[in-house]
Amino acid sequence: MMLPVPADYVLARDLCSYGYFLLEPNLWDPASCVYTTTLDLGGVAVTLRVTQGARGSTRAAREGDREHAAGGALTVKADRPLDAAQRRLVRAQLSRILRLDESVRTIEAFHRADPRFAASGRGRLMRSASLFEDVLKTVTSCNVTWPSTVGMNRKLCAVFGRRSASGGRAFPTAARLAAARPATLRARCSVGYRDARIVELARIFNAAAKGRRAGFDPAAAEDGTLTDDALFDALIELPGIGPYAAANILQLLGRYSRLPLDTESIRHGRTVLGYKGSAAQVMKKVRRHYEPFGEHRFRSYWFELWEYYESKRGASWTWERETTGKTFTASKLD
DNA sequence: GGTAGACCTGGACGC
DNA sequence: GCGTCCAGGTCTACC
Repeated sequence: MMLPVPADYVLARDLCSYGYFLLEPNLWDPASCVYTTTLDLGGVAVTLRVTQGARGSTRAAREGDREHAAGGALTVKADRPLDAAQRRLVRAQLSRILRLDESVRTIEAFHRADPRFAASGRGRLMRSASLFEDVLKTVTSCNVTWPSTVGMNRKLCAVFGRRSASGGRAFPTAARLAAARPATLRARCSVGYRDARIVELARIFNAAAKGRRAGFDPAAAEDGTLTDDALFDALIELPGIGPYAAANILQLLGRYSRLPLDTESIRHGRTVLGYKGSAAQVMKKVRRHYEPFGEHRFRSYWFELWEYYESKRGASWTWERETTGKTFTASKLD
């Protein structure tokens, strides 16, 4: 099937814009510029192969040539025949992952606030097929080094993910993890002390999907009716979600006003921004540094960080999941 | 309201 | 091959 995209959309640039593109079930192949993922459509899993036309080439993206890089509609090939309802689900989930809801106008608004990224056209941040997956990917990235995050997501898919016709594994649904035993998660997915928190999160999302009140409303979190502050307060009540994780989930929901600051931010403050002092002092200065970008401050922060990674490891679309993709953050950079 | 210590895993390192 | 140390955000108990 064909999937229409905003006029400025570049698959290589806009998919390889956030670390989750390196986590299963996602796979970006730098050699062929093919994005492969497996989605759970409820009862059946499908592995998809997503490509963009020649105009959306990595070469044009690499050279920051926006006019020629914008490559038109995506071609999506599934590993099994899909009925109309399944095709709608595929479109919805892919649109969420690729941020196709971010129009040219919203990206231009970011570039007006921070013109440094107008030439490259950066503005969209890749995310997951569902809010539940985004929450779990955030939880599995807390208090661990990146290779452990990669491992946990691989094992979660392998153990609990539905299998597609071609052997791909989707990310596990809330229903599947809600029924899991914490001890199994710990033993087979190496999630450590996150085991009970993950099951609890799954039960909350699963209950909400079945229309039961669960203290957190994923639909309200997605529909844009809550203020950023109200959404943050709701997220931080979830098990395993602290200030960093809540702020990160906010950006995954398209709210860029808060900064998920962590040890990586302190490194960035010292190494790139040249700040000195204790960790708390550097953190405060980093926060102040991004104040002028207002409601866009996360994107300014993130793409600054991302450019630093690319200066060390090459353009992100050239990273392979099993090699460069495991070494691109924090202490691994030097 | 602020802070110390426990929670786990995997990688690096020394022997 | 084994033991030790370290990185990493959240949670709880305590002051």
